[in-house]
Amino acid sequence: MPELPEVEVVRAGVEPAVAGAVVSGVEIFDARSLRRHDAAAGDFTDLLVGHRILGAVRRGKFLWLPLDNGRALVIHLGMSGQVLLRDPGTADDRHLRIRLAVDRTAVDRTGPSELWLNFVDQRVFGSMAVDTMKPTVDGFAAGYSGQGRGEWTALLPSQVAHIARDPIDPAFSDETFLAGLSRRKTGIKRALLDQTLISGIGNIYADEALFAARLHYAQPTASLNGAQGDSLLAALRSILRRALVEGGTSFDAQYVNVNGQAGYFAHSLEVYGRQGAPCSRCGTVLVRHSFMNRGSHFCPACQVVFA
DNA sequence: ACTCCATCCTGTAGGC
DNA sequence: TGCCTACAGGATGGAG
Repeated sequence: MPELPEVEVVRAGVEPAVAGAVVSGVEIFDARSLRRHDAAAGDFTDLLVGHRILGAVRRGKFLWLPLDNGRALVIHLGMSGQVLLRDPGTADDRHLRIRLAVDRTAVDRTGPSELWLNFVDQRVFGSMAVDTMKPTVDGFAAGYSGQGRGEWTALLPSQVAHIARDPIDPAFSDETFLAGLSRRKTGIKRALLDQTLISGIGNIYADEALFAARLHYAQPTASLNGAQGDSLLAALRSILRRALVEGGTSFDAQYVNVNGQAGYFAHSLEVYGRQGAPCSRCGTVLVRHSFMNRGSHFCPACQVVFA
């Protein structure tokens, strides 16, 4: 389940490999992975081939590669998407859906000139699309773009425009987020998973942050005071950053970096997937509730709904 | 306008 | 052993 840390690991791995490179070929093995591509705006392959990739940008769980034609290749990993960098001629990865060939001659004359970027996705919830760009409403950088510099950093794909900034984005507004929280009439976990309010958080990190902030998943958003909102934000940032340092959370082969390597944060999870085990704070047996078509893992003693 | 839920998918795990 | 069902969940569009 790639969330912000996992997508950032992929972004950081893709950036040095493709920034400045030119797309030399596209192979589509499964058109379902183009679900987010608007065919009326042009053919996916035609919009890519011959164009230079300017960088790699991420907002929340969305990743995009800005192109020199004013558009961007938008990548969403969904549940099981992977971007794998391969040497040309490498045998097809299982569940290979789309392959881009990029020419790196202009970037690095010493290494191999061509590289394959394989989009692999078991469950096909992820996708690739070429999209038009629009400026950010606040004028700040659209997302995190590593070493990237240029006017394109303040542009974002149209289909990402409704996605809120993520909590480790320097332009994230705590005030806007907290005001949005108090205005809502829903439970806190539902709000954390709403990417139009705050982005980058999925089921794993929502459960982990709620545990750290000692909040029950169904705690009404409007009931949180400023201090509780601040501590929740602090918990989110702390957990996302720690997971990033450890290379993300991997349970199986479904999440890996661009070289196929797993992350280590699974060892640091306090509640996710630990139902039946004791709470590290109080020893109470952790439980799992079904909620929103997914699991919510929490400590029934430390995380109690309050009035 | 806001909230919520079914839907898209496939591999694995568990039950019988 | 083998078949079958339940489960995992990110984003979306439409229902309420």
